[in-house]
Amino acid sequence: MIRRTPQQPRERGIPDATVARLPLYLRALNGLAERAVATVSSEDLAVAAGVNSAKLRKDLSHLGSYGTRGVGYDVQYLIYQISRELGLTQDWAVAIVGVGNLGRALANYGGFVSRGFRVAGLLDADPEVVGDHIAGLVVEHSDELESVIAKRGVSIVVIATPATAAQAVCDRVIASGVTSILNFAPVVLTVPAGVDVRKVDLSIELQILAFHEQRKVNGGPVMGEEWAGEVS
Amino acid sequence: MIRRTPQQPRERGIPDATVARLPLYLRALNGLAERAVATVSSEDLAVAAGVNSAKLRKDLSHLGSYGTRGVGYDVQYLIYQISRELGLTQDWAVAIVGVGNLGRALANYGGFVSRGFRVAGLLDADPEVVGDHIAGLVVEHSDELESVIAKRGVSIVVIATPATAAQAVCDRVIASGVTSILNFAPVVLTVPAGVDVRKVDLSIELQILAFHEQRKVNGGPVMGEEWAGEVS
DNA sequence: TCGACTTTGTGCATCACTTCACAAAGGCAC
DNA sequence: GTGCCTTTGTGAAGTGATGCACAAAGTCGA
Ligand SMILES: NC(=O)c1ccc[n+]([C@@H]2O[C@H](COP(=O)([O-])OP(=O)(O)OC[C@H]3O[C@@H](n4cnc5c(N)ncnc54)[C@H](O)[C@@H]3O)[C@@H](O)[C@H]2O)c1
Ligand SMILES: NC(=O)c1ccc[n+]([C@@H]2O[C@H](COP(=O)([O-])OP(=O)(O)OC[C@H]3O[C@@H](n4cnc5c(N)ncnc54)[C@H](O)[C@@H]3O)[C@@H](O)[C@H]2O)c1
Repeated sequence: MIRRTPQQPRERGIPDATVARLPLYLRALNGLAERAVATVSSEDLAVAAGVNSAKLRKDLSHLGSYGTRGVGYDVQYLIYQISRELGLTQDWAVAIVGVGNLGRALANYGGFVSRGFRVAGLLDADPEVVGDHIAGLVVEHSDELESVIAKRGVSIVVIATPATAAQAVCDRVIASGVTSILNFAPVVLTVPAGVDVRKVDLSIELQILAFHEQRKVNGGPVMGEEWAGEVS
Repeated sequence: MIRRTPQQPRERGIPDATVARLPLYLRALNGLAERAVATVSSEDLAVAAGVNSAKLRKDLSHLGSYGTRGVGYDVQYLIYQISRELGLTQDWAVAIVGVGNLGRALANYGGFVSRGFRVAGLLDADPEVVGDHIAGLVVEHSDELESVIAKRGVSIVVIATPATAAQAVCDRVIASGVTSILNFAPVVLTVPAGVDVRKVDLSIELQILAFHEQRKVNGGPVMGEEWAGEVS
């Protein structure tokens, strides 16, 4: 995406791999804070987050020098620094498009609100669903998509529609100025540069598990007849 | 996990990054097959799957030499080969533990069954929930976990319980011989070697989006007062 | 005040994955 | 057949992430 000149060594740039782990550290730190732990070593925090301690230290070093040698990291302070880096000190208005099985589960989920994400809109195309009250919100018709995004200052959209509708919804959302999308529909969304799409595909996760499971059982795919069939 | 001697160049081993993309190719191929496309070039398939064509070719080369130079890949044949490699030619019994908002959405989701994954058990600890009929199944009490796994030949377990219950469920599941787990609870599960855990954490995905979103708006986290506070 | 001890932050070697670029393979037209 | 044209499969170079290992920094007890 964002290309930078090889000159400046990535001004305040944090590697993607690191960014993806920061929320993990944050979760572990919150766990420690609840147990009233004041400081933590990279070793202990690494164990709690399920990573290597050298990796943890290198990740944190990208944010700045927030540790104290001989002691470790101040839990509260580190929570604050990571939250700030991730942009969790402000809160983000999220809209969910597609209020079916999955959309409802997401809307009812408390884990988002607790992290500065506020569900500010629920939209669906089905007149049966429009008007339903879910998690204190009323489902609106997806015709209102643009106005809901504008009026409520939505900056992140979650797409939980069927795959066939996802690209169209995506296009409209981007036209409304949104540049951050979380997609649950099993399709590759085409978006212009500058728009971030992250996808969650449960089916893919299961398929990866199946791959490894098969290896454990067989030592490989369908043994015996492998390579047998020419393509005719 | 599985360490191999540097001698043998990874006997039939497929890089993890490749395995993670195979389901993507499979989905793209199924789309082509529905539109009755007989053959496809690496270039076209790469576009459909949203990847670089060189990467696609290298990925497929790990499975074998299934293309025809000057022509491309036979769609049906490639679908078969990838399915076989992923272990989707057999079907897998899946149990879902924790039938709350998310567990229900998963149970009702048709996208699993279509890929050789059969939901063979729904388990919950709440007596209110036990006995409910969902997607043609009756929710059973989680006390029955071990016997359900054994009787129905469950090889993949989905954990959709609250975070606090996840590790305990995980331990019991592993004790029953399951070695493939898909975890939705926001905790790091501790498992013995040989057990595969994949996790899906929606909250993490949103946090990563927020990070990038913040960069777009500000060019960085909370400008102005940054680095201001010493840790006291 | 000092010295022993702990733990960070990072240079460096290594590993894994990506991308380029092209020779070899094969189809197809004539 | 023969030769052109397309597309694969893959060496090799490039990029980024990982993990080791250790010097530097800081704490704390005596
Ligand atoms: N439920 C799951 O566990 C699960 C798992 C993996 C992937 N998914 C994917 O998530 C998506 C949603 O799944 P689901 O089970 O909730 O499906 P669902 O059919 O229950 O819900 C989809 C909802 O989207 C609405 N919709 C359709 N077109 C729309 C449009 N243009 N604008 C706004 N809303 C629209 C429908 O009215 C419906 O309410 C699907 O793409 C599915 O493949 C779901
Ligand atoms: N709903 C979402 O969109 C969402 C999003 C991200 C993460 N999650 C995570 O997924 C998990 C489930 O979320 P949810 O919204 O469905 O929660 P939920 O509270 O609606 O459902 C949890 C279910 O698990 C059952 N349960 C509790 N302890 C159990 C045990 N020991 N054995 C079996 N069942 C048990 C409860 O009875 C309940 O039915 C949570 O860990 C949550 O953090 C959910």
